[in-house]
Amino acid sequence: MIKGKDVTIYDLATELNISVATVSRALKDDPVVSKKTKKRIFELAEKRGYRTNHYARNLRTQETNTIGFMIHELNSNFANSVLLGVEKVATETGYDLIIAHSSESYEKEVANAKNLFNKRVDGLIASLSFDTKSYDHFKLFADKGIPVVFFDRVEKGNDNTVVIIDNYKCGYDATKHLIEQGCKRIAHITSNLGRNVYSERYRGFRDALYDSKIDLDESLVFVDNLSENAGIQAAKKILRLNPMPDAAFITNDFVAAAFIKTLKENGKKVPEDIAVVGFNNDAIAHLIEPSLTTVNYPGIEMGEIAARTLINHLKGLSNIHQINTVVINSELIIRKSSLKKGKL
Amino acid sequence: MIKGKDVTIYDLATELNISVATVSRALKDDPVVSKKTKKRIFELAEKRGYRTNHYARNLRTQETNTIGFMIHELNSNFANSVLLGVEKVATETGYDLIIAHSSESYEKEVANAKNLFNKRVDGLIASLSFDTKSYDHFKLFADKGIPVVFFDRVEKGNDNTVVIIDNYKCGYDATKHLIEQGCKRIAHITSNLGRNVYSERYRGFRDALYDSKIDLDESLVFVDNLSENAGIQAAKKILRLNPMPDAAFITNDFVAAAFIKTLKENGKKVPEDIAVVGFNNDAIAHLIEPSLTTVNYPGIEMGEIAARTLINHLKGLSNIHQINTVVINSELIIRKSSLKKGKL
DNA sequence: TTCAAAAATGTAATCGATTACAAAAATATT
DNA sequence: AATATTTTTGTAATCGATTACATTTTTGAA
Repeated sequence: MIKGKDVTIYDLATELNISVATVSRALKDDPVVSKKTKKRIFELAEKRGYRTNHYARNLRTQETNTIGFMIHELNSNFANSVLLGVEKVATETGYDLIIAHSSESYEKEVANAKNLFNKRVDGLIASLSFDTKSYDHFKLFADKGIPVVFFDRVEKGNDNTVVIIDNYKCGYDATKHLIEQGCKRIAHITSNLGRNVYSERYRGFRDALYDSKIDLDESLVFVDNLSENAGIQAAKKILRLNPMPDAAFITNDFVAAAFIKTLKENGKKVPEDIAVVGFNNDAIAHLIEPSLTTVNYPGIEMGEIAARTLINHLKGLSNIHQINTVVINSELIIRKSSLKKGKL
Repeated sequence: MIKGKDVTIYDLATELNISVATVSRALKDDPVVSKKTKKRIFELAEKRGYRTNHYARNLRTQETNTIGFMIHELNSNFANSVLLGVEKVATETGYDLIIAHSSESYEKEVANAKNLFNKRVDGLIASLSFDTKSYDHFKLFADKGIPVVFFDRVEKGNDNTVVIIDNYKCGYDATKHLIEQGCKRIAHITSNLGRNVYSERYRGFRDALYDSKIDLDESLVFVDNLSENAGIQAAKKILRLNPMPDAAFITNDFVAAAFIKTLKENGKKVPEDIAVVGFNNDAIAHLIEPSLTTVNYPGIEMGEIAARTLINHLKGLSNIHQINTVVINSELIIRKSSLKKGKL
């Protein structure tokens, strides 16, 4: 093959002395075209290195075969896992993916939504940014009938399709586990309680305490931004408390790792002095010392399911408007950081 | 706005009673259109919610404004950093990104190349898979004059543009550092020596030993797949050696973390019994105990530079064929895992 | 005022595939 | 053999933007 013009269906039609309509149909494997003609066309297409011009096709059909993926950030294990899952399904089903991340900024999220809208994605998979307050930027899609699936960080209380884990249950189970280990003063290090994921985990935390007749001490709830530094700062604050909490439920493994590291540097022992449960089951969880009890958060599955739900809708195999919520399984993985009683 | 047909330049032209040519030119901010007319057009476009149909434009201009990103995997910190950098530049310059990862499989890499070629990317950014042996799949691009920039894992010895770090120097410096700490029997845990990144680091390792008049013991070079399990297995093998090596230079932080963990579980002390240097400066490096000496590997910059080089070429601002190699700064970050002499 | 040059706008072909509708060819029915 | 059906193929409009070339309008110099 040499630099130069691409082969089009016109070239094929001319060479075979048939019409472009027949070529077009054959290439789509339309049953209306006779086997014999199809064979000739496929062979020549192969021989000439024909490739579909998606731009011409999409212009004509008004479908882009592209889905947008909006995520709050791209540098965590979780975010990547979801992307991996979405990418897998998109590839399998022949969809392209346009990825946009907002770095947790509401303004960027709005800009990304506009951009994806202008790029005419057929559908959207989205997780909200840290401080997203308004959802007007998704109205564009709704108005044009472009389906949107939210995952993880979702907009509550309307009829969007959402793919989530049971954050309430995770929070409840994690806290209950700590209580069962004999902990009574449990700190909670988390993030923006306006976001469903954190508010639900907090509710679970609170209810688990309540059910065990432990009073909730609001001063042990730390709301920050889930950076490593947040873990260090929280540890420093806790070190100053007297008595110190005997456990911490932290909604992020990296924060938990930094938290534990800081405590250890200050002579505290985990889990003896303070038991810790993280969240996400990042790879780091089983590599630090002590290994970290955490909640397994199946990003890949979440991505796969979100993508499959969206694409099935696009292909007319199911209707997204009939699906409100998909809850993915998640589980507490118990490791050393929380085992005061030394089991395991 | 209501569901329904999109606004086109024809609609705008009709409503303003001017020609589509003028509308088209105005929207591109062509200086040939008078200010007055432009203003009217922009205002109406805004009012009617006009959005460019990229498919029509690309069909006509034969440019897709899309670049392909081929990477060997997507679940490491490094891969993500590069993606982040590429994404940043692509977004800034108005390019779309199609991402394809091969899971380290040569076959998938070939399929991905074909797919991106068929999607008619304007250019390509690529890192090779683990076992890629042939480069024929990149010929497609060369033949059509589609520019390709390789990064990190690159094809050696031809005239492609590559963006890399100085792997030789990194290997040399890491090893020299261990020697300076008094180590004499240094193990090297790495991967496929057919890949430039590993062969170069190995060369640096070897030369550093040579320059310090230490004989290279080939039995201390472990080639595996850089999985966590590889780290565990290497540790087990090393534990059986007598005498044990007094240091290990490992070309991946996760492997190093698993390696250290296994050693500690078997009663060995790091760095006292064995000093360890990793590679990549993944977040895990400073969170494990002891914190890990490693080579900082600036993924984001690598991505940014690769993207900028490619896009500048596409925009005619520079010529990729004049650039052969871009070497990014990298550096050894010394932490506790290698400090036998207890400095720092 | 007249005319040349410059500025602004318009006409119409083009990119490559899809598809409604029309027409021809192949096959079946009487 | 004549006609009806079914199968296969063809014609031509269409999607929405770009742009070479043509035309009109404006500006300014003589």
